[in-house]
Amino acid sequence: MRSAEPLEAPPADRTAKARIRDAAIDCFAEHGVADTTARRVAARAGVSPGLVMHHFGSMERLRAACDDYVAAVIREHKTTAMEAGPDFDVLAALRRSRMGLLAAYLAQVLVDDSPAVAGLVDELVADAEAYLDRGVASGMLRPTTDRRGRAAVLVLWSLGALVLHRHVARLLGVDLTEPGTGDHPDLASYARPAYEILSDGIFTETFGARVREAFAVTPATTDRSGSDES
Amino acid sequence: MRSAEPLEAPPADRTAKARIRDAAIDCFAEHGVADTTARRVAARAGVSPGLVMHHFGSMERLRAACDDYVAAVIREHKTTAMEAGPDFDVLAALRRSRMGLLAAYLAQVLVDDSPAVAGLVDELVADAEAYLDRGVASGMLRPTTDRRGRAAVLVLWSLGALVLHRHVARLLGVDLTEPGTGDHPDLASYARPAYEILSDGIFTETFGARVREAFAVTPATTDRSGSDES
DNA sequence: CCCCCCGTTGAACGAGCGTGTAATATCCTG
DNA sequence: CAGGATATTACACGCTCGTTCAACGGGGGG
Repeated sequence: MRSAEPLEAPPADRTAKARIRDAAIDCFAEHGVADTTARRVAARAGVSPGLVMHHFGSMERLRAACDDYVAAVIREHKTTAMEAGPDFDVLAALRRSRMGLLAAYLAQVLVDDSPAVAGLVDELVADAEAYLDRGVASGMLRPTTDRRGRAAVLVLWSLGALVLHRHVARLLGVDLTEPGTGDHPDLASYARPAYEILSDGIFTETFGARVREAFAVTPATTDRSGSDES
Repeated sequence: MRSAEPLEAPPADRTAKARIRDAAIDCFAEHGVADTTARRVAARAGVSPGLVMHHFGSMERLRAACDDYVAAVIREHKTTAMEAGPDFDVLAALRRSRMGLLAAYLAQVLVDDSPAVAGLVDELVADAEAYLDRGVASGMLRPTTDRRGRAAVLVLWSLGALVLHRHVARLLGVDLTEPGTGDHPDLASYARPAYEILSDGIFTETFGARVREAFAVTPATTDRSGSDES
């Protein structure tokens, strides 16, 4: 509502408020929310520490302003990408557009509950559900009884991998927060197993039927799903 | 190496060092690592703030001691569970045993890189790879060309859902960090879509073949995998 | 010309933090 | 009971943090 400023401005000379906001996003993405001080934000923005409080009142409101701004930018990219073609892979969509900085910011703020981030995740799930419906209609994706649940799980798995990007980098050698690696060959070390699971699953026909049966018969008692007393 | 103390002790009277460690784990799990102060740990343990530093030297070493302890407990539970039967689902294994507190602790410390946690995740991936191999040998799971990659992705997705437990709770109504809900019916709202994906995948036969082909032909250029210019 | 306004500065304050250090309580051993 | 080691406390130091506030400077209207 209050973000009447243009979302994409030249990086050179802008209003000090925008420079402070961008510097705060940088600091949040790099050092985390807790280890970002007002003085560090001011130093990176090239202003005095007092100006940060003059424009945003408090660090909490600065954090909220950054959340709102990042959510707005991602929403804008989502809507433009939505016209290009459907997509349910949040990670791929985030990395295809070169906004790795926002990915790093998301990886930091997804863990603590902010209203703006929660709303953004809800929208990502809703969008994914629409994408999945389109995929089902066009015959690319299998139908499911729990459309929203499937969309939520897929989005949460993607965002979870983004949050755990340090472990992904150590285990698979690909940094999901780096922007320019959209065509990097190492991305396949994560994407190939992921898409293989999304394509074929991991269960064989017979065992998959057993699992499906266990969930279908008694959805209330799920403790016998993994291994039955063996 | 230095944890010669028994891992499971009566909760009533124990050495103050163990009480401080447990209180620190509680605080880390509840308020996060950054917002946990030595004075708060001391207050919860019922001791003076100075005793915390006397036993652990610094907050950083207290954090490391908690990491080592939690990793040791999880390792012990893993080994005992390994004899019972194979399992590749980290979340299910964590919740089946009633150590939801450790799950909440993990959800907080998985985001920042600690050596102990990194080693634990590596072991979880290695264990999952062994479990998956057993499942393939027994005909329950499909074989794959990238055994380690599949294990890593499955573990990372599970742990990612654990880290994002607040979003999971808001979207699906199940708190993955609560201990006693192993047989709670709401767990199915996460587990059923997840196991459906792991069972059937989400792609149809024809589209899954196209995706598989895209990864098999040119593993170096992956930008054409999701949507080819459409 | 003066004056006021707005963006901006830098110093200062109070609180809370981690961390040392000296003093005190507690307990086991002879 | 004595005595020393150990467990535990109380307290102070220095630091950094968020936040406040008085002052400054330059540009546009009276």
